[in-house]
Amino acid sequence: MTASRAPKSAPNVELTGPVEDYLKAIYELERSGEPAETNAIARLLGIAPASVSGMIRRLARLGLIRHERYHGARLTAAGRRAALKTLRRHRVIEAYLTSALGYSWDRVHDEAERLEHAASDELIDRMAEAIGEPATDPHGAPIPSRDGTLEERSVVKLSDLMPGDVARVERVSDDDAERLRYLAELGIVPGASIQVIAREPFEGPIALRLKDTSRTIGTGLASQILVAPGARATRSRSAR
Amino acid sequence: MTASRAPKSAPNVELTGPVEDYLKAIYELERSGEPAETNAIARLLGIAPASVSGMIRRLARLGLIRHERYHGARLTAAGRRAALKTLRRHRVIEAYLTSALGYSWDRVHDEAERLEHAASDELIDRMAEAIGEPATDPHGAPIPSRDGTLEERSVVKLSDLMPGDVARVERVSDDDAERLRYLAELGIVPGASIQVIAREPFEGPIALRLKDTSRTIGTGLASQILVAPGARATRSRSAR
DNA sequence: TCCATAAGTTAGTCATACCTAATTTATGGT
DNA sequence: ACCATAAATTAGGTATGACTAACTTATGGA
Repeated sequence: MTASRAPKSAPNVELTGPVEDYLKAIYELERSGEPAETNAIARLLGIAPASVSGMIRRLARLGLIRHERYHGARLTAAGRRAALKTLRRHRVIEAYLTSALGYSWDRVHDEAERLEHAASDELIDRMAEAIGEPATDPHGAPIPSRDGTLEERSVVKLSDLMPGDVARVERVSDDDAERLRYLAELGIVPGASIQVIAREPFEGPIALRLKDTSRTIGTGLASQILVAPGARATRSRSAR
Repeated sequence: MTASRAPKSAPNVELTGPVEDYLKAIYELERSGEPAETNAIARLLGIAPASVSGMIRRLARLGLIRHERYHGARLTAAGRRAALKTLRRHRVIEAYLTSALGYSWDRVHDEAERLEHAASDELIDRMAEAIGEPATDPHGAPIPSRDGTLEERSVVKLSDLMPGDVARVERVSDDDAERLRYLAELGIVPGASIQVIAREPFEGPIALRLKDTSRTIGTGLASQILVAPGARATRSRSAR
């Protein structure tokens, strides 16, 4: 089912950097199940909503997304393939920079953001091989395979856990260097075990037990931390 | 003498990829001593001369070149600085790809051509450090230092040598993969010793003695090979 | 049911960087 | 001194991808 029809969904046309960025953003937003909304894409990419409208038309014309006016965008198979390819580049580069060149995890995102549009498939594969084909990037995000498949592990937001719940940190957002430095200081890194001690209502602070210490963080920060639930876990959505 | 006057010669403004490519091309062409001509730049970059005229106006406005209409372009100090920075990126990347990731010397140019516009200074410095701060790239081209200085070694074209001359291969052109594969096959790589056995008039073939073998190459190819003259060397320009 | 507000789109503009076609300038040979 | 030719430039056009301002559509609360 590859390159069967010529007219639609270009199989190997070079995409521009901005197009790859849009596809990544739409992929990210679509993970919730809902189509990616114009304003959400604009916010994520830091551009004006009007600019997104224009690009959405272009992406639809290229067969990379489906789009119903006023009702958001969804990736097509071709669009998803391109998004996963870019995600793989991004995450392999992040992993390589930390493993092979001594970067700290808070400095790799910006570098990868630029290199992901310039690196060839061969370079990415060589990088991945050189560091032992890691399954995730330094922030715990899974790396799509060479052939474009990705199994997203089932995770919940730390902010959705209830007091008593135990969990393992799976993944943290990678796009804010300062946040990453703070999390590292707290010991909230992929693989760390945590337990929710208490949480205050109305988006209040969440008290956590870490390996040796106890810390309290805000709900906003906790929603950027994805965990694999352990004992007495709950996936209740009513925790607001 | 850094960032003294604000109005001219922007010290740290981000340059676009194409601008960096033009500066590299002008730097290369200016090595002959003559200003870089519009048509020569166009040929080197594979674009139309009319496009070069437009860009030359922009580069002059940016304070990166001086330009007298109909009389070619010369880099300013700021332009030369930017060109050397890009050259450093290009050559460090080429060296890193061969030393650290197993690339062959004929495959690094295209990759570097794209990465050089995306890599940060920090990345370049880390790459250089990781492979022991090499003085040249895999094709023998000198790598500008961190602070933007470059000593070009004194070299002559292999095509300028006369029969009997002995020389050491210093550097070969890096931009044609097929040529590089052929040169590797011949054993014409930086560091190799060669002696000119004979040469035919009117741009005729040049007979060479290499380590164990003898080979004959054309003048066109020989002009892409720079050598450090040894015994009985001549720098006669009349060798045409 | 209506309508205020939020979300999305259109219209019009700009900068970059390329193109082809037409024109202008420079230069060397007679 | 002239002029044919090569080199360079200008004129006008295209695509990408961003912007602001103005307008349209969708939606939920009274």
